[in-house]
Amino acid sequence: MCFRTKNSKTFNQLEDRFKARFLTPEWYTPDVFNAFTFPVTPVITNDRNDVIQGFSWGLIPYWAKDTNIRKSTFNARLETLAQKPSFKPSLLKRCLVLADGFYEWKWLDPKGKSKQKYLLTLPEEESFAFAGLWNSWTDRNTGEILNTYTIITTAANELMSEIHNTKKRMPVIMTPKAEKDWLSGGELVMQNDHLEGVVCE
DNA sequence: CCAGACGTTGTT
DNA sequence: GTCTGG
DNA sequence: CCAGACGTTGTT
DNA sequence: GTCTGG
Repeated sequence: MCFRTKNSKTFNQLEDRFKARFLTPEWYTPDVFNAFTFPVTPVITNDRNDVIQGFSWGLIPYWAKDTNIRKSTFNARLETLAQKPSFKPSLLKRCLVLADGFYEWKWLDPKGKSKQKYLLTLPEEESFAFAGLWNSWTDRNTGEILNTYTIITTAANELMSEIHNTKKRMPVIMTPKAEKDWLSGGELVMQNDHLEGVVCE
């Protein structure tokens, strides 16, 4: 599903758009992030919404004994969030995952032998936020603290059903008003209707 | 009741 | 820590 | 939660 | 039908 995101904005552009500051901007450079490498990417959390922090993709619940669970917590299904032991402790630990694009692969045949890569963006590659949840995990051996997040997914809309045609899922996209509501503990309002899909090379 | 899971959907 | 499959 | 048990205690 | 072991 949503395993690869794109951040093309500079840290100054992110600060202006999201009305928040990097404490230390040097860790961030615009890039494409692959979930399977657990990249540190820019997020804004509910408890410090004036700051852009670097959290690692792949949520680890605080109770985990090790980090193995991460490989399956890149995404969290919106429909079942409240029932899952891994996400329940994070229901009010909300975050914005800052981005301006993500990638999906359309299967061109029933077996997926041939695939077409698509980049999904808003018009003009405007910045947006994925709806996310976060948690802090302490390594019992080293005492190291790891801040991690997951991206919430929902049923694919019409466009995404065409592109992500095997799983019919898509990440929850938010624009400014919904971002505030989400961070402050309110309802999740998604703005998934303005996405555009562009075929990649 | 307890042991074992706890999660989602690709290998770009 | 809490849920669930057996 | 469900499958499987669900009972007692000699010898002539 | 209800209890209980797994």
